[in-house]
Amino acid sequence: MKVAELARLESVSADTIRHYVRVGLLVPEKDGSGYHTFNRHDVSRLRFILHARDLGFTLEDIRLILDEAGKGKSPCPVVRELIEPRLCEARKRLADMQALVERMESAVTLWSSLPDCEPCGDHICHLIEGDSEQLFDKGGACCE
Amino acid sequence: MKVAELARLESVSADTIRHYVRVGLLVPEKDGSGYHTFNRHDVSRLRFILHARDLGFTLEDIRLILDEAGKGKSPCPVVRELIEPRLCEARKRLADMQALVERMESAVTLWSSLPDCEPCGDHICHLIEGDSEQLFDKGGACCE
DNA sequence: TTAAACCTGCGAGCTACTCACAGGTCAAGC
DNA sequence: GCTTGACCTGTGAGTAGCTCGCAGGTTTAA
Ligand SMILES: [Zn+2]
Ligand SMILES: [Zn+2]
Ligand SMILES: [Zn+2]
Ligand SMILES: [Zn+2]
Repeated sequence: MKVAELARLESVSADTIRHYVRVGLLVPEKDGSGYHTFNRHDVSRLRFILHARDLGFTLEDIRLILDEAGKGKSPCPVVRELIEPRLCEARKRLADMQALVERMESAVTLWSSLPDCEPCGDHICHLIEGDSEQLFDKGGACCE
Repeated sequence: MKVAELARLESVSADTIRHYVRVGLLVPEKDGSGYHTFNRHDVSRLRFILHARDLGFTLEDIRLILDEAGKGKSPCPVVRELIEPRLCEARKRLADMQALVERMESAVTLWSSLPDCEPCGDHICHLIEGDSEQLFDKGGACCE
């Protein structure tokens, strides 16, 4: 099986597979003309990688897990250890994204009631710089 | 004012400022010994960049906004245009993060009631590969 | 005056791909 | 046998937004 066929089979891009080969997560054989050929072990290895990726593990995490399993050991302890920090990071990023979306939404709401600002020497854009103070502070343009 | 002082003043890393200089968002002068020196226009420009960044604009967006303002035009129309796709992307990423955190949390919950798996030839880690089917499907290890 | 502390710009590296590209492979048609 | 064209290949470079390492310059206290 060559790259494109495997990509279709697992619904990922051929580039993604080539990337995994390049970083050593997949180690397919090479045929006579230098192309990578994947056997069924490579297929299940890829399936594992994708599954782990969808659980939030980094490719480096996945490499560690695969290494552990490759040594004949149970990778479960490593898996349980690794997911903790990933979960913390994911929660943090989620909170950050939530705050960002809220900031953006209230900006858009606020801006809809504000006119375009005229260029002045001191400011670049009152929408962005003024944020909310402009609406409640003086009720008008800041520098006129 | 040199990089480190400006960084302290605006509570960002010196590397961040150097990055903005490198990509041309900040254009400070150079003093005799080749160091960048920032005047008060550079300070307010940086303040603007940070504010826009915190509203979800990309550095490329910010460049466009600054260019527009630099031509003496009102950047507001560009700002209003640019925030729309950024808000969509942010909402999408928020939803993705939410789904990811939920997947991770239910995995951790599920795993807490599962034993470590013993290595077998067909699987790498039952925790990751089994996901939930393992718990409800057969109630035991899949390949024994 | 010299030693240490601090600061500088610049190159490279980070994640997880994605894209561009020159060239290889292969079946159909003449 | 030969050519055309579609399809596929690996490799190098590029993406965002920093962050780190480093060799060396500047400043200050002893
Ligand atoms: Zn404006
Ligand atoms: Zn103004
Ligand atoms: Zn396991
Ligand atoms: Zn098994």
